Amino acid sequence: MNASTGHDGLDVFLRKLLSHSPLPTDDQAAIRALPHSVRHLDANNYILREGDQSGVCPILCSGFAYRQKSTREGGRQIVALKIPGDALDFQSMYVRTIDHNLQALTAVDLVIVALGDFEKLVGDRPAIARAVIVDILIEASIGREWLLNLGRRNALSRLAHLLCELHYRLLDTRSGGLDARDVPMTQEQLADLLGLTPVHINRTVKELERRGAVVRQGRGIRLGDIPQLRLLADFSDTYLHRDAGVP
Amino acid sequence: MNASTGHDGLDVFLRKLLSHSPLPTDDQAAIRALPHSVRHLDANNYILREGDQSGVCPILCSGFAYRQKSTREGGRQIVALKIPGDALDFQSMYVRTIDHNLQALTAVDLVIVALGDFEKLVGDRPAIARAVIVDILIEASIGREWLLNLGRRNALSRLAHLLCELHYRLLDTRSGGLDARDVPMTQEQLADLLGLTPVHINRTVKELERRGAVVRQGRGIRLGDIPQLRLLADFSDTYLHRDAGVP
DNA sequence: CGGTCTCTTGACCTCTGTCAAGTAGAGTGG
DNA sequence: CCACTCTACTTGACAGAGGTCAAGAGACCG
Repeated sequence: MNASTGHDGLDVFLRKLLSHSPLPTDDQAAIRALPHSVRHLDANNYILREGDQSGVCPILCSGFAYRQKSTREGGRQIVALKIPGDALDFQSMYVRTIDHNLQALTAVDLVIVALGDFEKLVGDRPAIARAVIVDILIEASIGREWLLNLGRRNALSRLAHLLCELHYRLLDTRSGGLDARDVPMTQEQLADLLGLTPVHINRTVKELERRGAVVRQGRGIRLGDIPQLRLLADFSDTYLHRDAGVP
Repeated sequence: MNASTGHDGLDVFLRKLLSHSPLPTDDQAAIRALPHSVRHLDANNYILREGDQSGVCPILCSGFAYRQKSTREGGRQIVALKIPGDALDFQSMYVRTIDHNLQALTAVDLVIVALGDFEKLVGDRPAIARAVIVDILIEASIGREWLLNLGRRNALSRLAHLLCELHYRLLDTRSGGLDARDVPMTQEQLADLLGLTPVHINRTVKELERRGAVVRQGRGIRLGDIPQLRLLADFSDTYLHRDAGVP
């Protein structure tokens, strides 16, 4: 446990909250002052497991992570994607057991806050409590859009939609959009995100490239023609609530 | 606006909250005393529309409702199913615009509470505030299970899973399980729930009947062999958090 | 008892999955 | 800098779950 040094992972988290909820400066200071430890994990490691009862609130300060569930037969589905600045488990403050697995997608740096400290923060500061709820609600809204994606869009639109979403979400924390960097997932992970198979993802990426929506070099995928991508995706960002909190 | 008469829709709502969160008796009384009006809607009517800014918190006291989104091409996906006792829009207390449509599945009776009254209730009573968050989190957990359902299960399992879920959720508010009554959806609505077509739903219902998991007479569908249904569904109720709130 | 909405059914089609073999990056060690 | 290895990506042939179309049969309602 080290006290805040001023410029660390909690800053990204604060920026994320501020992107949808205004906070008074003393609340902001309280967040920065949160006692915490730092942990690094390599890609594919588990952060939390289904059935656990967690005592900590991990915050993702660099890298990507995802929530994942599987069927008895081994079918694996990624049910949420977390980006830098996202808190990974507000849920454990309110509900006893964790209902999904949380895994590192890439190598990640986590800030670990004790659940008790976080509960105190939220209990003492209504504006932060509200920001936390807004955060939870936005994640739920994204989940609903994903349901539409899985239920009613074909492979091409699904993939295009995911790439659009990731792009705009990354813009929100000023981590920069997705157009400037490679898509962080392997084709197998894309398959798990979109309810498809790796083979079909491969065909679909190729088709996106053929249409100019995406550019590839080596294993990397990068965004190409974004308006085209949005069109293919039937994408509108209202579900991300980038306007967000009620005043 | 009539004051509570003691036995009305707010009782079902209270029962629903108590099913996952204990509440002190004065909080319970405060919920029962909430000023409200009552509204009846026929099947298929809209309750809230995407893009609206709502000023009310409708509570479903009888009948069924659902949240729904569509693609530009007209593909329709039901993204949440609400049962008697469910509050339909906590979200508008925290976020400006509604990101989906809310529609009556069957004829419904609603209790309408002004958003301001509800905000005051939640602001004054921490145990209720917590119960509301737990409710939001459980809906989110159900959404994640639905993502797994759409992404990784075939038509037969998907349908079986939905029926199981509905059964156990109905048990929670003591409205009785689903085994005692007909499934409230048409085959077209089942298709919209499961990301399938009505024709394929028809084939799938027939197959469930052949296996004894379901019984039909006329247009009605009723649960048959529930253990068999659970097996086909790969169903486990942990995601419903029926143990629920942290003590 | 006529009208309308659901449900059924069959024939055919297509998107995505499966299998299996081959290729090429990216990292490692010499 | 090169060989080696592991993993991820590719590709083609084939299979199958689920979609589409269209017509007909049952329910339920006034």
